[in-house]
Amino acid sequence: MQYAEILVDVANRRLDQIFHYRVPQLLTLKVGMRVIVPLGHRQVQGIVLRRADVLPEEAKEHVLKDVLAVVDDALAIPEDLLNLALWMAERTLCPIAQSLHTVWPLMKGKVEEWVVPLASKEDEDVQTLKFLDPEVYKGFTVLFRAKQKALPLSVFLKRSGFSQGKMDELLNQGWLRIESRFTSGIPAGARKQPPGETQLLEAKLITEGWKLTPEQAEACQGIEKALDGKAYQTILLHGVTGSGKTEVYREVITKVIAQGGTAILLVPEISLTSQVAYYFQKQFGHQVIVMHSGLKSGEKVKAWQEILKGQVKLVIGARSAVFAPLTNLRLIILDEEHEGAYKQDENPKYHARDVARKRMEQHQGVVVLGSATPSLEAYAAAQTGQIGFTKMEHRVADRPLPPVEIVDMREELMKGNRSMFSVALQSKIRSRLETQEQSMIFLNRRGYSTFVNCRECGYVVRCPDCDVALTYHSNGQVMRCHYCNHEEVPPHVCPECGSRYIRFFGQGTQRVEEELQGLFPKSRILRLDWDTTRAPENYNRILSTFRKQEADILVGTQMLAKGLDFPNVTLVGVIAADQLLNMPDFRAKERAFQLLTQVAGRTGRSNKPGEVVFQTYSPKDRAIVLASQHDYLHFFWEEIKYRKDRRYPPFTHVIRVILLHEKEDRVIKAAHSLTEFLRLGILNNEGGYNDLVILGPAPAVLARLKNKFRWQVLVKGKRLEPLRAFLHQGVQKYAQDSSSQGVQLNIEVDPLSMG
DNA sequence: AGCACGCCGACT
DNA sequence: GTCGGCGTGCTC
Repeated sequence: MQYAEILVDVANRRLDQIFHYRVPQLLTLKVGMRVIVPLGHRQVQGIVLRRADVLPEEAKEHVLKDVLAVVDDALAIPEDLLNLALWMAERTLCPIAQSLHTVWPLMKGKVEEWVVPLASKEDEDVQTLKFLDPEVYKGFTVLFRAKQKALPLSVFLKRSGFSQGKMDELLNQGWLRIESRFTSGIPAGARKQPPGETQLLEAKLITEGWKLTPEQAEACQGIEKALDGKAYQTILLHGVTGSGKTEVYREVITKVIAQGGTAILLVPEISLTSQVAYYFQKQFGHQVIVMHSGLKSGEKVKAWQEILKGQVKLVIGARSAVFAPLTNLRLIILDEEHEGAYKQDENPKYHARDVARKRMEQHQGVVVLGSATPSLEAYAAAQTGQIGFTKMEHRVADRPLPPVEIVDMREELMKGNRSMFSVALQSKIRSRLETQEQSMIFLNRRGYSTFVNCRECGYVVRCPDCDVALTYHSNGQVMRCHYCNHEEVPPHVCPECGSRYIRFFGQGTQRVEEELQGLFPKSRILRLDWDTTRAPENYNRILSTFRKQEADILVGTQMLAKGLDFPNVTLVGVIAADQLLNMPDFRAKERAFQLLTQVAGRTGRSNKPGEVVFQTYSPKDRAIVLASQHDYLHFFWEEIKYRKDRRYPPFTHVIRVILLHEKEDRVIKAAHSLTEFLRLGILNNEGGYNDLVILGPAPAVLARLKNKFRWQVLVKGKRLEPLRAFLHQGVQKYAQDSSSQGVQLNIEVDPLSMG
């Protein structure tokens, strides 16, 4: 008898284990194949992990069932990607099923009970039912109306209104039959559609740079040497804004492809893929494919199939493209490596950097991390020699980095200027309008005002489902929750004390736009933020309008900071540089420095020199001062010392578990139970986890979100692997306990922010 | 996760 | 009396 080890496709921690099944003679199973297996009282998808001739001891106590079928026409997961999925589940502490779906999106599908009629519409018996039992006849009509002349049981019950009793009656009388059917989640004919035309519009025009600068040439040599080494390596490419990192990428990718290899180029945002793709398609044509989560499922499947056919040599995309099933993969590049978007904020909460490293370890290839402002983790790793390092300190054509003026807004206030714009910034904008050059104004907060508040009693309007203040939006004149999108009309009188002194406080991009328009009535202003780019085509439309110089000023949130290149922009203004610093988070300074440096880097990118203004209430702050001097090195050493003194990452690792439920008592009980299991783990001390600290349980920073209460438990430790293994054990035990029933678990390894 | 079983209130 | 609400337990 043949046996198979199966991973079942059910996203639940209790089922995160190997299940054993017997393999009937008729079926030939291979590792990575999709199969249908019985599980409890239903049938589910599964993946063949291994075949075995002998059953392990622990499996013998079960009565084994048979594998029912192989999912036909489905491709088996390549073994390297199967291993990658297992590794990722372990690494991010998420259920294996979720990890599998992320690595192998072709796995969509489920087994369902379907109701099938046992007579046709024209049957006399059915026709007589019309009079004898109109209710049953109605059931038939519901089925006959359906496209496939049959319906999933749950849908049928809803549409017909039949109860379980009525259902049994019909089944017994032989009118209907129930059968299990497998529905593939992949649309039958994956639609044929080349990458959208709009994607090509917003392309960067390349007029220069075909000859490498000496720094670029040196960076290329370093990477190429690593590629020739045929062993895994990561290299950090630290190049100031405008130093031409893309050129380096192009050069090394060309080399990889020439040698018969393939590569992946990751960019932080979907919106940036089209710019970059255009640049590379000019050289590599159809060997390039764009991939990201914004593709419709049909397009995604098509892209996947194209890659599997072996025609594709280069995949360009956002985070999820790191899983592209290329063969002969030699190189993965992460552009703007420091960007938070590389970490997925739903399960599996992976960081593309880690996945890239794992894949290149599997294939003895090279990872390149490119940035002007590397993450502290990456730069520290380069300093200690764990990863390679190469740098580019000069912009192309020896253009200078733009001078930055720091304006103290307290002084502005003392001088009687109560507007959002300092005198200096106003006059610089005015002169740009006169010379027909362009400006970018940055404020990292969308909406009009950040909270609505009663001056009499201090009441602040909050979201009913989340623990946050609502933001007022001037378009539509509503208050909106930035976490769950709940909307409300602002009150005229205070709901608490009845006072009419309701005022709007704090500033967002809508307010910036409005006030600018007031100051410069003739100027043409565009806004780039989450609200104006809700429809995906708007992003490119706004940018191409700005590029064609049909607008003078572009106001926006951090979307402005990412990789944009407009030759005519000679002024960048940051409205409130401090606001970035005041986040309750040890990474706030790092993020502020990165964002300020990146925004400043958007100007002076052509032969016209650029200028930058940082407005702030804390002009002495080190992140602000050092960003104004474009001094990454000093910032790194100051910040790394602070992290070391306070024992923050990268010197320690943190795993955060958030527990969620609608009922507060259930969460509290579960959180305590989990903490108990973890403390027991330390007491038993089998893995030698003596440097671990458990903090909590305590209400999470956002104690309520989307109508769910949130409690958290933090575990800190010096080394990541033992910490992860410790949590895995603890969570596994907790998941078997009844207190965990129904309470959602949200686990994050090394979270980027504590909010 | 889903599905069954078992125990309670409230209705044709 | 039965229908259906949800706590509890189980899945090779």
